[in-house]
Amino acid sequence: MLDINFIRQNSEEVKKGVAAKNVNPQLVDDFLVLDNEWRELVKETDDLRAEQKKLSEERKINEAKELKNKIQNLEERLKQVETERQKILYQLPNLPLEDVPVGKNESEDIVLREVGEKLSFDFEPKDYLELAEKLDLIDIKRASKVSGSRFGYLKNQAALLEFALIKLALDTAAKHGFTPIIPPVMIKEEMMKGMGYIQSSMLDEEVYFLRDDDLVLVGTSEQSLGPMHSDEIFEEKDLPKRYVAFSTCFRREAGSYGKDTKGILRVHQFDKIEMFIFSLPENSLKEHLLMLKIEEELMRELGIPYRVVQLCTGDIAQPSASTYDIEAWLPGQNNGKGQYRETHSTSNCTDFQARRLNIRYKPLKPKTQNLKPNYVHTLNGTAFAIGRMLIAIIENYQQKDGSVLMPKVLQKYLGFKKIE
RNA sequence: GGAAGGUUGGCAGAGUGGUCUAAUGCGCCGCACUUGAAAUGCGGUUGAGGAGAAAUCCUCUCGGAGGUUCGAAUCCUCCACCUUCCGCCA
Repeated sequence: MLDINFIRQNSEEVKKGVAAKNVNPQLVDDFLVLDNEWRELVKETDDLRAEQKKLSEERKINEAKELKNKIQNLEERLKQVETERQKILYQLPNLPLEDVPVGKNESEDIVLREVGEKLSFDFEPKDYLELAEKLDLIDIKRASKVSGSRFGYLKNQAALLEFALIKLALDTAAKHGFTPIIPPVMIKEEMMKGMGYIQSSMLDEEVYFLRDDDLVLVGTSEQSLGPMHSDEIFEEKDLPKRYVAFSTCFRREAGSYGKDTKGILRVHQFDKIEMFIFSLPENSLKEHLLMLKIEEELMRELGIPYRVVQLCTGDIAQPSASTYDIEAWLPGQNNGKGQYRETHSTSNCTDFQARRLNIRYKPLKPKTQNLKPNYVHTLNGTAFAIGRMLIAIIENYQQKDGSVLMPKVLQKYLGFKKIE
């Protein structure tokens, strides 16, 4: 949610930002019209209420009675206008930061750097699924028998690899002051909305809804971590608050029929280690870069070639003001020619989520000033999306004989060096 | 799933229809006293919204949403959460 005062005072700037994110800027004007009407109605009802209160205290019961009806009518109108205004406000996306490249879609994203050496194989690199099925690591066929499409069983060393990756991610994040946490994966619908991920229609398309219990399954633990501190006020000295969470993630993938249907690249259920930070506003750029740094550190430690992509305005999600993706090099894709695929994403959501969730901090105040609580900034970033990391490891570490070496950094967690 | 009890400001805790603009205590902040501290005294201490150039004024906020009433922390309805007991289960 954007700052109402900011919209009032900087409508042109807001329109520009909204348009850059592919949302109709007309919404801003619609909002301002309703906001004006709302303010007039608030003034009118507040004044009448004050008068009625006075009459009531003076026991002028009949006069107060008359006012009561008037107020009730006004309140009804006020509520309507307020609802309309709120609806538009929730549709407005977070504004992109200044350094975010303007663009329509992913084709205008900017590759910042490529890191790591792509191995040249003296054989044709295979697709991870072919390798994994031979080594009995992934079973898609039985998963589809049991659960339908877009599911998979991870077996044998693949299952062990998941735990090794989890441990590596937790250990690395711990070095940077992250608190490990396992959050609920079922949350209230309103919390999901607070995170800016549900615009009314999206609920049915992307999110699993447990209608009997009014709960939704999270698509990422970010949705469970942000609301954790809703309606709370941090002390400035307690910020930044950094969490690293393990959770299963659930996605309906309704909008991606026919896309990536093979294997475990895009599935309805996968496990992910996610970082989440509550930060002082003035430090959120720094915290964002810290998460990107950790993501790159993890990729380098695993020895997987990757590139860092800065998403353009049209490609970043509704609540985000700035997003970087990391795409891992997958040599077995694209018929053995190789392809970059997204494995990590980190976003600075500035105060967009915090405002809606009402998460603030009390500034350390110089004695003379009495500063009010202010909204924190929230940031999120992938440490490991397990399925996609398995793919990257298997394809990059495959051997001519179909076996797969293990990245050195994982060997101490695994107790074996090779899958064959 | 069944039964009972509860939810009040940073915390504890009073308050069962009209100065509740919520007692009292603790904590916290400021000031005074003091060499300094403690103790003591005085004052302040939820949050949000609106009007105004400002001083300031007004409205809302006692778990949430409705309702009754001229008037609700207080009465009614529904919901959420917490505690205890029973049942079931990891």
